[in-house]
Amino acid sequence: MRTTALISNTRAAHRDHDHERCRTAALAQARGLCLDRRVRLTPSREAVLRLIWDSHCPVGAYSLLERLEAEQGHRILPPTVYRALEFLLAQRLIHRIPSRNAFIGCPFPEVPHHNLFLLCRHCGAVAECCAGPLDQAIAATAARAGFSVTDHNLEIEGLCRQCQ
Amino acid sequence: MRTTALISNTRAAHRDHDHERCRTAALAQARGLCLDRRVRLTPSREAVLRLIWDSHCPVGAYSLLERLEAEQGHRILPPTVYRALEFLLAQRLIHRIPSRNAFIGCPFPEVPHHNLFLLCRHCGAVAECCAGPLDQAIAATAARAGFSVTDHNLEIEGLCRQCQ
DNA sequence: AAATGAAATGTTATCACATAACGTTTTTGC
DNA sequence: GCAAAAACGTTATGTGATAACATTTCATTT
Repeated sequence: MRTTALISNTRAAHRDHDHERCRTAALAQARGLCLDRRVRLTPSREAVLRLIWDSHCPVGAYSLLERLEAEQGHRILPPTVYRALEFLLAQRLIHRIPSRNAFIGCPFPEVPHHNLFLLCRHCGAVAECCAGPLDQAIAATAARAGFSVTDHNLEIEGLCRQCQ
Repeated sequence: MRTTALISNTRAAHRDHDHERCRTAALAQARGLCLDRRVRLTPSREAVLRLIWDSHCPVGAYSLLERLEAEQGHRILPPTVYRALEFLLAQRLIHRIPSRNAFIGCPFPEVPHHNLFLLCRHCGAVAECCAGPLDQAIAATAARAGFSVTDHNLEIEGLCRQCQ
């Protein structure tokens, strides 16, 4: 039996792994992507992205702010952080997780997709999936209610493989 | 071809209808449900629920606060509103929509279900669905990532039937 | 009906998240 | 080099939510 396509970073997010590779890869991909798109991954934007990729747990704007201050040794103000976040969101390098008021790195910034997160209640790590068939099932369900979908956000809560 | 079960209030939320009936029914059901459960639907709790059922659009806590003040003619403070909301959430008479920081009445308070909302970008009305098969598809997708689901929140954005 | 404990509400203060508005600096294209 | 655009700094404020503690109301027992 052939299973349908499911792109996911759960093997990294929800398992032991060499996280430094995750971060390095994400940053390298971000740099390339910004070059291609002729947009500027400035030092402060890259610093925020790097901090977000410190882990697979979503991180709040004010937490980023504090870490930036610690790193740079001077006061940082909220708009600085939010502007970087705004840029990274626009480039789809990160996502905002509404239920957490927090941000997480996107592992597939070049693949257009809707939001689908697996949030572990125990360890806090969040994995992301691209599940075309599920997107279709969602669109089909909406269509039965006469609703045309432009976007969706699905947050699945539970326990990851390691925390079960 | 037989379609699978889909409980939804989209016919009310996303069509012209006699909304007074929606509200009356929701309040009557809430009263009965609280009687059954031996919990108290106090005047302030009922007032908040009634205000939430003023429409099918999600409403923020501070908007409720202002409307309560207008209604009761005296100052209301945030904890008053949040306590009522907390109670209504616990009884599953309302839901919180994370992406909106706002609350909406639940049309099926007695049916256990996960959150599945259809948010219209044009008119702002939100319909809710209970879609067992979709819940299963979500659980199955999560399972393929080794993830066990305890809850989920799905917010579908787009255009409702009337706004297309 | 008074006593009691639990539940609900009132009140003060503060925390957490996010953005508007405007000035300055840096970068980029000409 | 120059002008326009983009990015960044700074001040102030808007918006959503809760901690902590005092007081009142309610239900139950006696």
